[in-house]
Amino acid sequence: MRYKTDHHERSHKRIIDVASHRFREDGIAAAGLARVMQDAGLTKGAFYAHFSSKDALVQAGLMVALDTQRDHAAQALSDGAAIEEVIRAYLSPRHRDCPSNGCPTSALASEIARQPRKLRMVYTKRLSEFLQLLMDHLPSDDPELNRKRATGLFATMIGTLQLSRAVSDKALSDQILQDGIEMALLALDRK
Amino acid sequence: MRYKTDHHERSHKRIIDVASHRFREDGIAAAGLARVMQDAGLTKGAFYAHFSSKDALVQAGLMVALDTQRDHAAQALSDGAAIEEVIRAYLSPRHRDCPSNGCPTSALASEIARQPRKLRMVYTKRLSEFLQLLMDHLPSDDPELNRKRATGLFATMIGTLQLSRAVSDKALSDQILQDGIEMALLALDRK
DNA sequence: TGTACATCAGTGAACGCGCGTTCACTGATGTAC
DNA sequence: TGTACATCAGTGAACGCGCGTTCACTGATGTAC
Repeated sequence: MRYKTDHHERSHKRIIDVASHRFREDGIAAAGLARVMQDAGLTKGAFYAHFSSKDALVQAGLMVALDTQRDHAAQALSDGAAIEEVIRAYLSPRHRDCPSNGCPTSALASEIARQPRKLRMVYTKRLSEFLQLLMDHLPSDDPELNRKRATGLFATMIGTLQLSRAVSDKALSDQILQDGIEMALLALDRK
Repeated sequence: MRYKTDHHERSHKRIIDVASHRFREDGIAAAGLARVMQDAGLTKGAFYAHFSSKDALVQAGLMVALDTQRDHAAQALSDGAAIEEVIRAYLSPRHRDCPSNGCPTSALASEIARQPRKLRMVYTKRLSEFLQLLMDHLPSDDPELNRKRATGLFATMIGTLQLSRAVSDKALSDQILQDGIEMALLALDRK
């Protein structure tokens, strides 16, 4: 059946959107194309009319997730939120409990390290831009210090979120988030 | 063929050892039993004479890896090494470049979060013990502060190592490790 | 001491399944006359 | 305006493959007599 002119493009975006959530939910290796296509309202046979391989979808899905996360943070910060608020939202039970809508680095960092070089290059670019965004909102007057602190801060944030997701004890998980917030706030010290 | 009395036990341990490295190298989902058994010098048919399922091997392999890592850190600290040395060794290019011999939390954190509850309970216990070890070597006189700092410190360490492994640019990766060390050292401030 | 047997760790073929991928086909719509 | 045709997004069956898992069998060794 021939559809409206933008039908292909809309399907394409829907597949990427579904995939970006599925990868964060199940992990890249454990996520199957059949499930992604089904959730996008299509059959798996249609996949290769949209992407040349699973790797291509992984790259597209990860990019969208990264851009969404960056836009979200940028929006909050440009709305006048202090970076402390961004940290607290990142290290919240809400974010911990919904990886599929959350930060792709937290959900997939160790798997990204095992992906093909091309994807890691794309990831590296996005990460650098995000760290730039973070450092522009750190309080020190020393740009070099802010750069270091932004990197350390983000590392603390993803490490904390992952630990809080890995443990089975809810009280400990909540405690980890709290401790991570305090650790993260150390990066905001003017020196 | 009937072997020496401890042959079964030795094979068992060899399978676990191989698996603990393979999981860290490839990820849990992506690691296959056939490869593990082959690396252990056996055929895949022998697997179920040793374990009831892949899940059981995952648990055994992860436990061994966690214990090894803890023993390694404990040994260094009891040999009089400052915790700063442990941090620097953890956030070294050497550790970054060899995940299969390194910290299982760094290699597998996001995947552990997706494992069955039983495994996560085992993991939680080991993690708590490791954090206890860390906090006992922090410099503050306030135990509660040390507990918080130990958690934040470890989160920073695993987050930093994962970021350094994910990026494709070596210079950036080295920089991330350096920045992570500085961030981690903030946790050693007496207050 | 020598022989027959019991043991059991390990073998290797086979199971069903879901994976990523391919491809001949369908059929609703836009276009040409 | 009505009809024939071209387009092409999507369908669904099929491919080979490796997965986790099962099981009848092998054969070297320890034990019993």
